[in-house]
Amino acid sequence: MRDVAHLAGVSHQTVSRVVNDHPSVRSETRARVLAAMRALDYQPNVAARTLATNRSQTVGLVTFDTTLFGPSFMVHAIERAAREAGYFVSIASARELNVPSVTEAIRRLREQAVEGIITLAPVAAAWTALGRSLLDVPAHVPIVGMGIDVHAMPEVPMVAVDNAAGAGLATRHLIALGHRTVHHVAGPPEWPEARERMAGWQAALEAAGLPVPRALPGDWSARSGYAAGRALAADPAVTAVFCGNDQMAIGVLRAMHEAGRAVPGAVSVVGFDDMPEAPYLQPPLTTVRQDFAELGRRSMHLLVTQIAAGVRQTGQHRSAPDLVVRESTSALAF
Amino acid sequence: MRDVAHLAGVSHQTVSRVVNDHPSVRSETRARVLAAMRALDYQPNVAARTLATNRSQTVGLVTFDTTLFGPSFMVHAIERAAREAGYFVSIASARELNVPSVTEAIRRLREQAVEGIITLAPVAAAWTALGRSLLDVPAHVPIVGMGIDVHAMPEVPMVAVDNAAGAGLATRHLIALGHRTVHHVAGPPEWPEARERMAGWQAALEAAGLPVPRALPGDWSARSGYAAGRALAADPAVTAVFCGNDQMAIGVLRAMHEAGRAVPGAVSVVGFDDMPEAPYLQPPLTTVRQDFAELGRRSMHLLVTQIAAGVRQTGQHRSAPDLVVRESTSALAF
DNA sequence: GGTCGATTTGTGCGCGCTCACTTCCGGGAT
DNA sequence: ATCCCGGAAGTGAGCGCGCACAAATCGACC
Repeated sequence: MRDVAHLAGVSHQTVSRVVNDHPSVRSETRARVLAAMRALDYQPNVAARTLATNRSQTVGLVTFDTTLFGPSFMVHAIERAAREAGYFVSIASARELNVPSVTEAIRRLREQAVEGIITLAPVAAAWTALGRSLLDVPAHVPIVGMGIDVHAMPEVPMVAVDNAAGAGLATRHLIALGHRTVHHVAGPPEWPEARERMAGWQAALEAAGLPVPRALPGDWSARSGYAAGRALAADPAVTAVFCGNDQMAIGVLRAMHEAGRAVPGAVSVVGFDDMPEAPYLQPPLTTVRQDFAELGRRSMHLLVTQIAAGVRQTGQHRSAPDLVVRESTSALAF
Repeated sequence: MRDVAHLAGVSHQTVSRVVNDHPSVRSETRARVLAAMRALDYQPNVAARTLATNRSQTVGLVTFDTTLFGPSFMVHAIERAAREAGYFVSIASARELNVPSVTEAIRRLREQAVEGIITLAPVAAAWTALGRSLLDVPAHVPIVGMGIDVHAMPEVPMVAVDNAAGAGLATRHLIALGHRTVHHVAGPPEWPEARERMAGWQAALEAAGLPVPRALPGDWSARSGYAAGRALAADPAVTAVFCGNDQMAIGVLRAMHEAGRAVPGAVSVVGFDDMPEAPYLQPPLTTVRQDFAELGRRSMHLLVTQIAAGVRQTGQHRSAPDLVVRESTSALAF
């Protein structure tokens, strides 16, 4: 910077003004400085700026399992949104789904002096289980919990798809097709998304006065969906299955096929997420679509607002999902 | 830090020594400092350290489309490897697949003073097309190009799966099953992976003295695989298809099914990647497995070596893929 | 021509840390 | 008793920048 100032024949402060688009610099001077910057291939030193301003222009992302379709897509959406908002993004993944791991990831991020944190990992359950919460992060650190459990931590701003509504959409769709009940392959209970989808499914069933079967446990993977699917396929009473995500639905589809139960002829299957492959599965999967890009933008927005305000705020945004009907569901054949 | 020093009754330098595990601190003193640090909830300021040492402890990741299975998995693998090596990771995604976007992403990373860069985006084609290369990044910035084209830029260290070998494995597997030739649904030619897989497929065919059909273009998506699949399904001469990745294979599987061509009865299909869902597709997909975790570790290793050496180095690592035979391939029925 | 106010530019300090160097202290060899 | 040496601790400078304030410059107006 000193060199640039020298070459342009101005003081370092003027260079600083040019770099930061300060208004009171004569355009002629500005041009001279810009030329000098270009000539010297000058690049501002972020560390120095961070030190001086106490602002890192970085937001942290706590992830857990980015091999899942949802989270991996969210990373992308958030990076985009962050860039547009003028922030860098630094990621820290939790090794496992427990308090120490998540705490450690957050610590790493805080150590980096991120200005705010967005968490994609399902922290609620683990944390509240120990009577702690994301609030252990000092209140001046803005945070947004994507898909966290708002009941467990109402103080933490949250952005999520309306999982219960989506599950309701899926379940009612199956009920409308004449199914006497709908079975459910659930995600891991540590994930609020999983619990909310299960609750939505259950509520829809109860509202229709239908029996609520026991949900089968899954871990979001196709493998677990397959295991659940085998159990379901063995029961001739099963005619409709709502899966907590598309990947598990893939497993269920496979299990049904192996058992000789046609989809949608004998059994209807619905997923959740609408991954890009969903239309090309066999059969094309009816599923609940979430708008990940929108969620990413929303969460960055919420974070930026907090950073600007300088304090943690509360606020929740739930985006409405859509049901995408394809060929894995059909009316119950009598 | 000053406060900690004060509380512990030592100088700031001693605190610094404790923080950095410097050996020459009496264990008694060290204990006192540690206690003070804990009491004050002291957290070192990375910006200040970075400014003083000129080392940011951060590596940058240039991504492009993390909704693809491979890249999304790699992000995860690299984050893990980086953490183990004591680095933070900051990500920057290229908006599009062209020189300005990738340059911009790299600029953002450099602006952040990352110590090294790993690129997951397929930069080679675009860059060399303009007679430029990753080397535009000053030579003192360590870089690793995952899956870049080594012919185009032999100077840049590279880590990748041996795509040609994998394609050969897949193709020879189909040839051994008696197929008279193997068709290919290729990824976008901008991706060296796509070109290498195509080259491997072609070479295997030629080595067996079989005709080389025209490859069908795809963009890695199931949608594009489906489009290619429809064309392939319409041609009764097609009995074996090798797809550039699993997602396109999903599309091909769907197209074959719609056209009433049984897989593997009438047509055999092979993918590439071995995504977690592959065993649960219909039919379970024969595919080429790559070890992403290993690739992530390798690339971090290569990067760390360069950082330690202080100069860009050359070096290439190709990991050998495996063929995983499942049920989407079978012997040609006469 | 002088004065005032607005605009533009410069000065010096400090952000929190590490580095190079100095100082201090105690123990063993001479 | 002297000297030296090595481990343990302290001192001060400076990394590159932005902030608060001071200084200079420029116009416009009386």
